[in-house]
Amino acid sequence: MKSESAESKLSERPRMRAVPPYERIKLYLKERLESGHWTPGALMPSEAELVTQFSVSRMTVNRALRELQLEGLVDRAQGVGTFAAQLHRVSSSLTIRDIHEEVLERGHTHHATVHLAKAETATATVAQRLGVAVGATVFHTVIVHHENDVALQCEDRYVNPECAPDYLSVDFTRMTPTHYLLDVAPLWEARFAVAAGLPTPREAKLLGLKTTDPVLIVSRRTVNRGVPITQARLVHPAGRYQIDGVFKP
Amino acid sequence: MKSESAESKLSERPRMRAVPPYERIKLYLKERLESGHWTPGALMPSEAELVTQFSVSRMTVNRALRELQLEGLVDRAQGVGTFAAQLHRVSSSLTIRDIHEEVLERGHTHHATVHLAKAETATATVAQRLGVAVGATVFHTVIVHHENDVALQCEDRYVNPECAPDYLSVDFTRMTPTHYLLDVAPLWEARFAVAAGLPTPREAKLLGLKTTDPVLIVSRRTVNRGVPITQARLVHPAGRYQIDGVFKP
DNA sequence: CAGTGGTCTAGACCACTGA
DNA sequence: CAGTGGTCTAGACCACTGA
Repeated sequence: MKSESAESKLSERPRMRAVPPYERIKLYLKERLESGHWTPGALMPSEAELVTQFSVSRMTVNRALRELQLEGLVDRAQGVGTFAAQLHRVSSSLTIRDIHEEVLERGHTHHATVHLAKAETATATVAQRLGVAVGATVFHTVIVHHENDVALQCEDRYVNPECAPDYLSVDFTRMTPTHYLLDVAPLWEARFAVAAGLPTPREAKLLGLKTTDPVLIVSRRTVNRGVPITQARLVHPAGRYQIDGVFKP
Repeated sequence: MKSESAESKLSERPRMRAVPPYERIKLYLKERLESGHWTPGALMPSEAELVTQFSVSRMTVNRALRELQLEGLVDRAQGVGTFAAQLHRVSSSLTIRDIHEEVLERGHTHHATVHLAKAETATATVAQRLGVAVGATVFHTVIVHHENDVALQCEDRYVNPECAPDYLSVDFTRMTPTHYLLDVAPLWEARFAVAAGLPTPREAKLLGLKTTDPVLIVSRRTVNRGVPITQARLVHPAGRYQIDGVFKP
């Protein structure tokens, strides 16, 4: 171990911090997991064994194993041991971005047209989704987002006025509802569903589609501290939009 | 701290482990972030300050802050401090599951019909996706998955024979390709795209649809240690399937 | 009972940033 | 320079599981 670190200091460029021990232990275990040395469910070395093997303190080994557990690579059980994780459920990471930022990042121009922005009385469906009384006032906006002047998304959104009383005074040609609501309610929780379907006649017209053209629909409901903030239906022409994701173990 | 823990032991039910200090510090910081006490970019207390405030050692505070950093709630910079994170990119967690497990979990029955399972020579497109030579042998399966005898997914899949030489000998009415491939190649990385579209005539026939019925299409490409394993096109009737996800800060 | 992981302590040395 | 976070040590006490 000591000769190794002396050697690596010579071969590394200055200012390049050496890989810390907990990271090296993680890499070692990841490699052996990847090579199939421990098949799913197999018992892996205990903390004590790794302490001896790497000549480090238990806290360092514990950090390595705890992080592998957070990454879903190992399962740990007090009093039992550490096991190679079953990887039969594949949970992927998917990014749903503010459409303005997304379009700009592709080097394209974004602009939005506002087709509706007003206060309405809540129907039963909307009231239930936003957790308000039927007939209560809610804000309703319909905005079409364009990428390089091509309609990319029709955003039909209801907002709980209690969470964003000034919502209707925002200039949505300059700031997207998503961006504004993130400013108003900094931390929140969202549930969403992605589905295929057909546009409503109005959506078809706004997006320049026929009502028989397939669309990708993202429905999103956002909650802050248990209080529903907003419900959105985001409709995208099938050929012009897809959601990309990566899964890494 | 000592009187607090004695008190909590009395009020808690036996076997209920007390919330450990690092968790209590995380909860405290999360609450204040949620309440807007620190707006995005704001300087948060240093480790030393939290050590004093909570009467714990620095390692405990460090763990709390490190985990908040991993969760994306704070940004930390050596020599500078800890800051409330900018939450303007919303990355959601989305689970793509083995369809067999997914259907069973809903309490329904799953069965698969195999419509094609053979070795083929790779076309240019397939060769490029699987990283093999044009004309090399690849495995090709077309399987329809049913939930309670209703067609739910048409799975059109190419497999690199080097990664799964016995692929064609698997009984896919008993084990899904996804499940088998996870056994063969325990750790892997996947990229996927979710889009809406129309089925091919063959897919329409297999799923009992018209070619004008919209479908939800998941394309997935899986790589193990840099070697492409498999490429799949998963086609779902629009009304029968959606992908759900949650975003939690 | 011996072995496991969960957590904490009270120190330490270091690299880094900004005044 | 004082203050920050990044990391490690060598111990400790505990709850838990299975023989």
